[in-house]
Amino acid sequence: MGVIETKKVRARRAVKPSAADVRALLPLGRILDGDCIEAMRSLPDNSIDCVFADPPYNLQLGGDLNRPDGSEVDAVTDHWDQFDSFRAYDEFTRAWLAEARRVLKPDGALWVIGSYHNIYRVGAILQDLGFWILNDIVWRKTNPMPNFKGTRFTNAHETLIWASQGEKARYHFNYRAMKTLNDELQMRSDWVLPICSGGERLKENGKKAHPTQKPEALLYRVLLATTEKGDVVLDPFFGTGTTGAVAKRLGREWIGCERETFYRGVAEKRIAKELPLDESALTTMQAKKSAPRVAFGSVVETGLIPAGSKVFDKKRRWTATVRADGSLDCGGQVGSIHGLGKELQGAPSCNGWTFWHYENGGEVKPVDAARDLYRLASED
Amino acid sequence: MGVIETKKVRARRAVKPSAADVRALLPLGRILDGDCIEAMRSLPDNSIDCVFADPPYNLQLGGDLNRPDGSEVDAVTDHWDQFDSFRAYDEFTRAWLAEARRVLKPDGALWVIGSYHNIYRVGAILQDLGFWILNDIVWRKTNPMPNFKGTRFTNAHETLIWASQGEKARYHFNYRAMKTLNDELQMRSDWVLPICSGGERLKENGKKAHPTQKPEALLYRVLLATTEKGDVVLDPFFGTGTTGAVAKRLGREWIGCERETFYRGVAEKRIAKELPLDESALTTMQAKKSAPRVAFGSVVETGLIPAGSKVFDKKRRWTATVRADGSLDCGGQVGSIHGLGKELQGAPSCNGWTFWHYENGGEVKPVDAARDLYRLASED
DNA sequence: GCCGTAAATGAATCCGTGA
DNA sequence: CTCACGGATTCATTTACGG
Repeated sequence: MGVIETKKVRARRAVKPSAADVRALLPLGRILDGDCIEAMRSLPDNSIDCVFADPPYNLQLGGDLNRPDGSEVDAVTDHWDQFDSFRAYDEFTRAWLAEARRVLKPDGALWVIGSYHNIYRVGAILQDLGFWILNDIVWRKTNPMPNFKGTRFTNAHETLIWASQGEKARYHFNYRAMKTLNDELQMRSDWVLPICSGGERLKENGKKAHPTQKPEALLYRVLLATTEKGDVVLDPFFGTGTTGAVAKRLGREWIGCERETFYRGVAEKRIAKELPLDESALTTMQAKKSAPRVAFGSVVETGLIPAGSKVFDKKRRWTATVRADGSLDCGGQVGSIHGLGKELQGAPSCNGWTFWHYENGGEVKPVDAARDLYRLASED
Repeated sequence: MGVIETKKVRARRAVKPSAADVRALLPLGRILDGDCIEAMRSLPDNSIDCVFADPPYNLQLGGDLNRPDGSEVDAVTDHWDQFDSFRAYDEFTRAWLAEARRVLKPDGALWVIGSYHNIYRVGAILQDLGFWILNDIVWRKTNPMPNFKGTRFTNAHETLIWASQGEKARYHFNYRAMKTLNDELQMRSDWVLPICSGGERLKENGKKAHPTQKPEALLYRVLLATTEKGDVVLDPFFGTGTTGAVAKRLGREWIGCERETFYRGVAEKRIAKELPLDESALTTMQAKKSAPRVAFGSVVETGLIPAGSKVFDKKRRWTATVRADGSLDCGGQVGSIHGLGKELQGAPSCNGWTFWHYENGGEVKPVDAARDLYRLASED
């Protein structure tokens, strides 16, 4: 930054409050009344970590369709025109997605769930707005409703789109937690989960409280995968509050928008009963990269792999001498554990921690094992 | 229809040739050279029963990608997949979909396959053009490429859209054949199939002939579900001709468009080798049967025991022909592997999996062995 | 030829941080 | 903004090869 402050720079500084200031303005743990586009307008820019949205699917639910200017769309008649209806739905979609984009932090994430009736429109529009699709996820229902007439395939899935603010955005993904959740295999883009039923299904006077209540397992996976403890999750179509309930359980903050008084009441009661998981239950498997960084030099320094000892690759094609500063020497070729491994193999890159091995008590181990020991020893 | 003929009515009649006349104009069993939009322009209106399209996905790849072992991923960087912008891709999509709509019969069907990179744009545009989505189908890959950097979910599926010409169109769906193929359960919108590899994958000079060859089992299910014997199937992005090969095998007529001379050559060679299944194998279940559940259809579909092959009991008292939907035909007597075995023996029940045998490399095995192979191949 | 191990490969929008 | 560099990261399946 230069010494001279232009008006522009001052202005930018003036309107950009700190993250803590912005957070203090947020109505955490509250369900905002009214149309979600209006409600989101009351939230500050760049303040939300994750938006999860379950917008209306059905083009014939005209009551859900409002133009950005607030006027109602008259789409539902027996001879409603399909193209007018799509246009109205697109306008509505563009409006709420634009607001979601504004309130999302630059590294925040958007999730939308839909079916073939609406998801292609939603997906195209969010791409047009600049969102960058990271994955689409298929929720494969174990117990879908059959196609009673036998005229089509059983519609046994719904689609979720996961998107960042843009191609370069540094979105959040708890890779390790997902892999652990999936029995030590990478979590795939198809999720097999039952529909919401039984005790989980909210009822009022014996009737289901909401026609499209989502299973908590679905939100659980979404929030565990792409948010951190303490993150703020916004659900513009809150309904009976599945997003809020799971967010609270997982130690995330939440904000909802819902214009139906009945649903707000059901959701508030529901979330009040929810208890957050305790700290230890919330702890997930951490990626190595988020563990404290350890230089190979430290491992040498502490004598776990002393200077002067030999390291070698698994097949013993190369052997190198450890030098006092943590660099390696292989017949005159010198470099870091990573750089030298890369050079010797002629590879595009090399993780020296797993490439090089050392002998300890007659046992051959990757030098990564020594790093683990170092981390254990320096943990307080 | 009124009695008075307006000019308009006469004109319409004059340019509307009979179905047989139109069909006579079609280049059946030929691959049209050049751009698919141009090529489709040479086809008459309302002449095609089914369009299957595997358009470019418009992948927007960054630099090189290396596996953890250092090897390089062979990416799809072909010129035909490059577009300058979403706008350019949309224009292209609108153009070919409009031509497809024109050549399709009023009750014809459209299938398009894609990934999250392009499918939302394709889906929205085809809705804008008036197509009516009947289902979206998820092809869940048993063996997708992993996400090597651990940055996202493993992209383990692709999406197919099945659409009719409009809401009121009387499209074709072989419900019973699908149900038979799926263990006497309604066929769902998620299909579990392996990617195309091994002997099915076409190679030239030891290298894969086409970067995105689709598995035949996928086309098999598409064509069996939504076309009849003798129907005309058009594939505007013919590539190495999977659609043509499966169409020929299933007794459907086909037309392809392909602008790459190399792909056309590979496809022609491939389809020439293909043999149509015989009449009995092609006859699918028409009548509802009260047979026990059978998963035999999957074994047939994947080619472990291909339609048209013979199965027999251990003592070779009876021999039956396997039909496309997984039912058996023994001299006109037809049924599931269990039901027919029971009938022939006059037994109170029969486990078809152990009763029927097939020959594989000179070895006789119970068909249960093929089911084991299928399970291995499809995980679950 | 058979068996066990190693190498190859598939529509992929595939790193993060600090200077 | 770029550049440098530390270092994190893979599943199912087929084919090739060595003994």
